[in-house]
Amino acid sequence: MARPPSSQPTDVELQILRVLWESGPCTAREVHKSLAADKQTNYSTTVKMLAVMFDKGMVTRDEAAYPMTFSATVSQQQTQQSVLGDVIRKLYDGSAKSLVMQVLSSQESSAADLAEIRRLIEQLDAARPVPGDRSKKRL
Amino acid sequence: MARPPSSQPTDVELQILRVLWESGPCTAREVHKSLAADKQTNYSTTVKMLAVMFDKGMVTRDEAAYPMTFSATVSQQQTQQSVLGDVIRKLYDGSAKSLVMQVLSSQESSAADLAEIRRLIEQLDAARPVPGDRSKKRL
DNA sequence: TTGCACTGGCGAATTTCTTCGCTACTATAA
DNA sequence: TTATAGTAGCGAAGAAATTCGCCAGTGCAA
Repeated sequence: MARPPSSQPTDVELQILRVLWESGPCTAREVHKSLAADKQTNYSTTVKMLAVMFDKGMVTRDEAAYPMTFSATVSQQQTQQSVLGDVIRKLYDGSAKSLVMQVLSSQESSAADLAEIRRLIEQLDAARPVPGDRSKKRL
Repeated sequence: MARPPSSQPTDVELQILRVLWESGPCTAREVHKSLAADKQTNYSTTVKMLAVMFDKGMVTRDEAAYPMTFSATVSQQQTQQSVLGDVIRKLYDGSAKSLVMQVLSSQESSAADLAEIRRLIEQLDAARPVPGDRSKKRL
């Protein structure tokens, strides 16, 4: 009669991770300052959230330092890929292509962005010259 | 001292929405059958979730029919865009481009997929021939 | 040394999410 | 008409997420 713990970082956890990714190891106070810039929240809450995240293994602590500093144990890239993979699976039937096509058509990108993406595709094509490829890999 | 209701459909809600998107108006029994294919769950739970979603306005009911039929009030596309927009904002600093580039580099797409995406980009370029565009629109 | 401000741990409160048991109702078949 | 099976509403149970107050400890400044 329960709910499974979410496999992905929650919203607040993500906010904290972003601070750690940007600034590297931080004290609770520093994390709190960054958070408070966007959001009105109590210092105790930040400390608690860091403790929860520590229990979950999402951050490490350097207890030698005073005040303690916290670091993320997951990289931004890992997290992005994991979350995005979930979205692709749950909302795009596993098709990364569908997602990309939709983003490109709707979130109007600048010409410069499109050019950059196009260059990347050409690069990928060049790196993997498999004319008869039929794999249609999906995440 | 509370938690804000999530602005996006939860996992279970998403599973139900997917059934409704695929099959159109369904009875609770039909939704349940589809859900039970993937997941072990009780019929009562499905009925309750449909009620919750009805209260949230995520589905409508045709009460004239017996058994009642349920339909999604949000389209798959709307939902995809909304969820993805959230991800872009929360995880990619609002840059759709970053997301696309990362998906393309990591989730290895097939040559056919890449070709299709490339065609889309060319099409977009052609449709919006604004050489001096400096907008760099972001979601 | 003593006081003061900051640090961090703990538990409680509160809301959301998900699950299910129980029950009353509805339609159909016997 | 009556028994039977499926439908749907309700409330409670219980995990997860987020918030904060309170307190003991720690280090620095006067």
